[in-house]
Amino acid sequence: MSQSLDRALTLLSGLAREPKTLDQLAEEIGVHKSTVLRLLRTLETHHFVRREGQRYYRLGSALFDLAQQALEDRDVRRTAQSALAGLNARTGHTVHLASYEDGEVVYIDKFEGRHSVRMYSRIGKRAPLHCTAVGKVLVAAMTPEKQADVVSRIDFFVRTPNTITTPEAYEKELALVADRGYAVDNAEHEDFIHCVAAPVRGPGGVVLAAASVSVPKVLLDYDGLMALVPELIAATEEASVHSGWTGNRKGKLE
Amino acid sequence: MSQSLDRALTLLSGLAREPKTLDQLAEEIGVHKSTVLRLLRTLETHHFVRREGQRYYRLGSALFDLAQQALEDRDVRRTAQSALAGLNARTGHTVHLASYEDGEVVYIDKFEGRHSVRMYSRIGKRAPLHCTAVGKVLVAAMTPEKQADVVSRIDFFVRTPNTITTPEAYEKELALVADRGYAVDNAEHEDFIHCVAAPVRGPGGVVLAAASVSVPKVLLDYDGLMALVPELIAATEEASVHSGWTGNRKGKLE
DNA sequence: ACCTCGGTTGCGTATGTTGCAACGGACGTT
DNA sequence: AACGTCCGTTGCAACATACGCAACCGAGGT
Repeated sequence: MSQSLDRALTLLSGLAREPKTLDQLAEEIGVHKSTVLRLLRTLETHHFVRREGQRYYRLGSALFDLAQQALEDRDVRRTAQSALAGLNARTGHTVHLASYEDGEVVYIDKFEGRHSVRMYSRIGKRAPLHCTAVGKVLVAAMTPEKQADVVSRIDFFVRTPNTITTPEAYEKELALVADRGYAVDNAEHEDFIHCVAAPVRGPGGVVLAAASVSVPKVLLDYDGLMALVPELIAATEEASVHSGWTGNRKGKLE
Repeated sequence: MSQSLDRALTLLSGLAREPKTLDQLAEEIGVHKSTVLRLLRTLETHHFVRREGQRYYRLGSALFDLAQQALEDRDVRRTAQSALAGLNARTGHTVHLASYEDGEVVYIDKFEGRHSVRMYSRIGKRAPLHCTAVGKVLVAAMTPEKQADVVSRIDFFVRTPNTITTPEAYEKELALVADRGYAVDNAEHEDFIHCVAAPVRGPGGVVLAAASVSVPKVLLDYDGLMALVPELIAATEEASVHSGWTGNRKGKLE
């Protein structure tokens, strides 16, 4: 582990929220300001941060640049785009595309809902596997060994009264998801929001990502949410075809 | 300057192009692979890189995350969005939104053209000030002192036969831009592409960013490009209003 | 079963990084 | 105008840290 690098990366996260001054940053990571200055200078020459005026530092353009390239890497994003945009347009609800990364879910695309009540999320944001619909879809699609390994590492912390809190209950849920071909998050992550998610497949049927529709409960009750499932499935199948999926239409995972 | 940080950031840029192995990376920055391993591990714990399989490293999701937040910072992006999307839809050409950063132009948003011949660019990409339409607009809008300082630092390297190569010619061009309220890049950056750009203003008339339309010469000759100017101006004025501009309609800069 | 290729580990050393303290410029105040 | 404060900046010496080395290990391929 590299200490200075570690500190520098922590600085970047700190700057994400808002521009800060040297001293603020120094205090935040508990080191002398001259140390921070040197780190910032290096970050600056690589355009990871930029100075605003003469006293504030904020994130720089290298971030956009790298992120954009990293996103382009993920082909699903491009191939699924039109199908998900359509789903978003038809339902008016927020649509997410997410993939599995290292014990968590990462949102790789988002289509904002049209309603005033919106859920807070963002491309690049991470979320837990055990209380999100996309998480369930992604884990359900893994091979049994991988799945067992991943599940064993999950911390089943409680987010809402509905959150699944035991590996046993989760595995039962996964079986259900695999069987039905879609997953539900019944306000298990956020109290006021529920979601449905389904897999986006690529060549050979492998699951590349999961797409979800998220709806505030005040807008649609549980039955209303379930009524969206056919539309969701239609969209994810369309996205799958664009992503190279040539399989049949039976909904099962694996 | 922090050596390890510097190396780590260089690694990230190296990974942007494509996933690489430890040895490749080590060779690229000329250090021992164990050093690279340690840096990567630190980057990994911060989600700046992720491992693909057991041998490839690629960029991680923290980049998306930070980049997204950094972009949200730039309010112009949000406020100008609809006007520029409209411009893009009406003309079918590529539209860019760019701001000045540290002696260069940075693209902060992009709307892809509908034609098969496209220009290569990307959000986060940087471009020179002296041979782009957006660069001219941004520099022309600076205060005389700042402008003089910035111009004095420009390296007028040649990109095409049309590239402006002297400070004198550039300053003359800037005066013209300020007077007309828009700038032209007559294939000064890329041989086959020409652009027009105009400022997006905020409260008090300050120039927040510049928007441009880029067109391959095979699609539209110079006169055709100039015919787009009114539409461009209409769009940037709409974007300006959304960004808090309350000024009048006279086109002059400053 | 061997070989190669790439990732991983432990260790001693030199080097890079750190904290300190003093400096200097920009503002704001009296 | 002169003073005081607030920050960013610099040079230096001490030390911790990150470095390269070399040996190890595990997976694939022949």
